[in-house]
Amino acid sequence: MSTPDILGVANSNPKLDKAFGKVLRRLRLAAELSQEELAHNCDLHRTYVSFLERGLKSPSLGVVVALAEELGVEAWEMVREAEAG
Amino acid sequence: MSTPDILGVANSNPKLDKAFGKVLRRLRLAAELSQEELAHNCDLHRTYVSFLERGLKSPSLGVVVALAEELGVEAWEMVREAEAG
DNA sequence: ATACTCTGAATACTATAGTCTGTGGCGCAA
DNA sequence: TTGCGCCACAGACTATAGTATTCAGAGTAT
Repeated sequence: MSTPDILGVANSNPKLDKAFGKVLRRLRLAAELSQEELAHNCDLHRTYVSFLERGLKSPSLGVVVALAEELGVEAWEMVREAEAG
Repeated sequence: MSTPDILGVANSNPKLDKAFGKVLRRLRLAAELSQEELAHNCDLHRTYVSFLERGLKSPSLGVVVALAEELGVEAWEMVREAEAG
């Protein structure tokens, strides 16, 4: 009894992260911003939005909201599109 | 040149986290689940959903999706409600 | 050629998300 | 009273989000 549950954090979701990355890149290009500009306007770092667009990191809720605001969309729209694939 | 940008991570958002916590608790109670049950079903830990409901931690995208799935709603709905306050 | 802008990518680092274990309080039912 | 389910909370831990720096390649220009 008591499922051993050997592992630590079991919550990566690469497919979701890649999908989010695609959405992010599309919206950023539509807004005609460079990664650097977007990052700076959101108090994020240049290389981090590169990571996000490539699906190598998973944004937390506050980051999604900050990005959405800067891109002129609602955060929940980005989430919905990422979920949709 | 080269904005010093003295700070480390500048992306906490306590209001958002508290709002998300309220949404989470409401949905969990509506689904008649205990924190323990919800956590287990999402591969999260007991104490962590307690943190989330109290707004003391900020979920990442994968966690939002996992919780939403278990609660029978869409992740983007949770985000929208959290943003709305 | 030379310089410039944007980005991918690697490494190392710091801050925080998320775990694990345990304590103690509250309500409720035997 | 005792026990049990549910939860707040704390402290120490591990995994990962997010920063900072650097190098290199493609595109565009001068």
